[in-house]
Amino acid sequence: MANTLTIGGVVRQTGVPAKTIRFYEAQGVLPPSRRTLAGYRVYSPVEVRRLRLVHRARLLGLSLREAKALADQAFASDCAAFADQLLAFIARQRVAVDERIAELAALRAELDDLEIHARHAQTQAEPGQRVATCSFCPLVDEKGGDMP
Amino acid sequence: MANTLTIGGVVRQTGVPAKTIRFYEAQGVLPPSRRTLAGYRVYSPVEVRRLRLVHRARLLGLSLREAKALADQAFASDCAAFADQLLAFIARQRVAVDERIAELAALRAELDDLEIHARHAQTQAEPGQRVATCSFCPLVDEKGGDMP
DNA sequence: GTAGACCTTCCACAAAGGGGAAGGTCAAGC
DNA sequence: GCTTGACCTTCCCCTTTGTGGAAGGTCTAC
Repeated sequence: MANTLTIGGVVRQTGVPAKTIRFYEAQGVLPPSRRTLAGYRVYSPVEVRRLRLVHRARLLGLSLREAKALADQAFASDCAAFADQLLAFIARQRVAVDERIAELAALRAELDDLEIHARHAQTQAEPGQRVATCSFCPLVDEKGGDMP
Repeated sequence: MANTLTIGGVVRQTGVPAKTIRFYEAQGVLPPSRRTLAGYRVYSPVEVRRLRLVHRARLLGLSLREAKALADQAFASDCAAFADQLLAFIARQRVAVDERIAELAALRAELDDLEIHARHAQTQAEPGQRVATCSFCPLVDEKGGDMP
C-alpha cells in the first residue's frame, strides 16, 4: 500500500515512542491497527493523524481518557461539532492552567522567602549549633519540651 | 507517654491521610514508628514534625526521594548545614518552577490560538460539513490525498 | 456485653508509560 | 545460500505516589 508506515516510520514522523503507540492501542485510545502478514503494525496517514491529535492533546494536559474522547469526537463528526467540543476543552484547560500558574507563582514566592530565612540561619549559626529562631530547623524546640 | 498521638491524631493535626503516613513509613521516608502493645502506631511530636517536613517538601514539588533526603539532612545535622542543603534544594526548585511557569504560559497562548481557529471553523461550517481550511479537523485532506 | 470508632495488615488498582527478554522478519552484502 | 543488523512482535515486571477495600483485632462508652 502506498503511503503506509510501520511503527518505526510513525515514530520518526511524530516523535511518539513505539512503546507509547502500542500502549495507546492497548488502552483503546487508538483503534487496533492493521497488520502485515508477518504481524507488523501498518499505519495509514489518517491513523497517524489520529495519533498526532492524541499526542497533542496529551501535551496540552488532557488525560488519556479526555484525549480519546476528543479524538472520537474529531473523527466521528463534522467540523462545527468538533469545534464546539474543542472550545469546551479549551475553556476547561484554560482555567486549570491559570490556576496552576497562580499556584506556582505562590510557590515561587515561598521559595524566595525560604531562601531569605535559610541565609539568615547560615550567617547566624556557628558550625554544629542550632539557631533558636530558625523556624526551618526541624529539631528546634518550639516551646521547651518534646525534643529527643 | 505524654504528648504522643496515634495515627488518627496525627491525621487531625497534619491533614496527611493515614494511608499516606503508613505509605511513607513503608517507603522508609519515615522511620518505623513505635507501637503500643496492641500494635497501634504511636507518634511523638518530633516524628510529627518530620512528617510535616516531608509533607511540605512534597507540596513544594520535591519527589519523595528528595523529601527523604531533605528530612535526613534536617534531622541529622546542625542548622547551618541544613540551611546549605535547603539552599541547594531551593535553587534547583526555583529553576524548575520557572521553567514550568514558562511552559504553562506558552500552553496558555496555544490555547488562545486554538480557540481563535475553532471559532473560525464554527462560523464557517454548515452543520454536517467540514471546513476545507480547518487544520483542526483531522480528516480533512490537505492536498487531495493521504497525508503524512 | 455490645455498638461504634479506631487500628492493623494485605491485596489490588490507578495513570502513563519505561526496560528488557525472547523470539520472528526483512533487506543488504558476500 | 548465509549471515548480519535493523526492525518488529508479545510478554512480564517496574516505576511513582498514593487510594480503596476486605478481613479482622482493639478500645471506649453506654
